[in-house]
Amino acid sequence: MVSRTQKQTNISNLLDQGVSLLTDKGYHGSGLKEILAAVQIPKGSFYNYFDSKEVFAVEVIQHYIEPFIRQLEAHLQNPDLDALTAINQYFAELIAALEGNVFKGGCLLGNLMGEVGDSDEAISQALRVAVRQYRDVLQTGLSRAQQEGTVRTDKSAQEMADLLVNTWQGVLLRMKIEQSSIPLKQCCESLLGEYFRV
Amino acid sequence: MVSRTQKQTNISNLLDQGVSLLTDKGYHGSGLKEILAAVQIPKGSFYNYFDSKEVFAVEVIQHYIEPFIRQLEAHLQNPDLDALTAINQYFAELIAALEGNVFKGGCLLGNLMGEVGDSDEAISQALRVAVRQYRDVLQTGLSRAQQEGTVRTDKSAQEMADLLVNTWQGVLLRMKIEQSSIPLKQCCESLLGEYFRV
DNA sequence: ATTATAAATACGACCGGTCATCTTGATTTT
DNA sequence: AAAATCAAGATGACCGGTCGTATTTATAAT
Repeated sequence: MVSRTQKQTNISNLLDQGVSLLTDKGYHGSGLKEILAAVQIPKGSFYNYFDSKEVFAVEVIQHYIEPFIRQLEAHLQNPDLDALTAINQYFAELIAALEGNVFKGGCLLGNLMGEVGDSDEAISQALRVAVRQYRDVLQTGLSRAQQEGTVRTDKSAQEMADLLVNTWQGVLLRMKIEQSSIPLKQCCESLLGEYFRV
Repeated sequence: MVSRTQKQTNISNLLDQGVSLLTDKGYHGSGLKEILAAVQIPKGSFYNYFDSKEVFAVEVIQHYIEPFIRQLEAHLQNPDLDALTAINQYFAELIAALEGNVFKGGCLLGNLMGEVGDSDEAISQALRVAVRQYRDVLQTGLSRAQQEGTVRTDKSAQEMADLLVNTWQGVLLRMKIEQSSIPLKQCCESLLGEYFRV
């Protein structure tokens, strides 16, 4: 037997490859053929696993955001760190990863928001869900930072989390064309290091 | 005679249509056929005017940003307004326009940065030039606002202009999936209304 | 001024290749 | 044996781009 979970393995590989290809080349720029060739899966199998490219993209989006949320939560659950320090460390890791990736790709969510965020309803909804999930985790962290007295309390944690998420998306775009991490660092320093502080 | 400047008219129409189509459907999502059909121009003519779709996109980018720069400069040159008020009014107009457009499209620069900003060198360069031109105008305005005493001077005008441009790109993405102008307004209130102020 | 020549532009049929999707037959599972 | 699952190729629409040619405009020669 080829293992009872071959299907699950295939799907998992497709989603992994989908994340990296969709991030790099966008929705319309990524062909099924290329994705399938990378994972060595026949075209027919793909349409057994997913109803369409659109549905595939939706699942790729969910698959994409989970590790980021887990990583951020891991920092926030570190008992040695106050919440603001945890968030700062998390973003420092993101920046290091992007530098290691020579500023290629950026964020799948941001890229797809720009490309099809207002033209494909299913993808738009998946993006909305993912962004809000991510925002909620940041909001929880900022809220704790407020209780810990490191972050101002005259602005709501949600408003700050939204601004941070949105600005982060913007600086990721800027990073791509400047091939530089300076925008990323300025974002963190300005918001986390100054504007949000008490 | 069909007018001696038919070629110029055609090119101008193509660029106008290119702005709206590329903004709405992205680079890979916009087909030449659709652009040509909209302006009633044969494909052969297109390739007389432009060497390639890529070159066309580069010219579309330059064509796109000019009105925004002129509009912002017009506000800044209004002798009745201090610079910060002029910038605020400019963004208020942008928000009104986006609301009137039911949050469709967003910014061509941001959309293309995400889609091909790290994969197409010619387009990337055109985007870099356009974004910096735009940033420079904002920087000039913020610099005057510093002299006028309405904006803090412990941060450089360029750094603030960059943060504003980048955050604006991010909130435009968020706007698209939330179908709401709230992110836009929060961006202006937070940065122009609070963080940048003395 | 008129003609001859050249250069530029207009035009759409057409190219190879790629797209997302469907159909069909093989294989596996029950 | 029946049903579900899967693999592989077929399908036609569409992609960006090229081609030869028709037409117009500009230049040169008489």
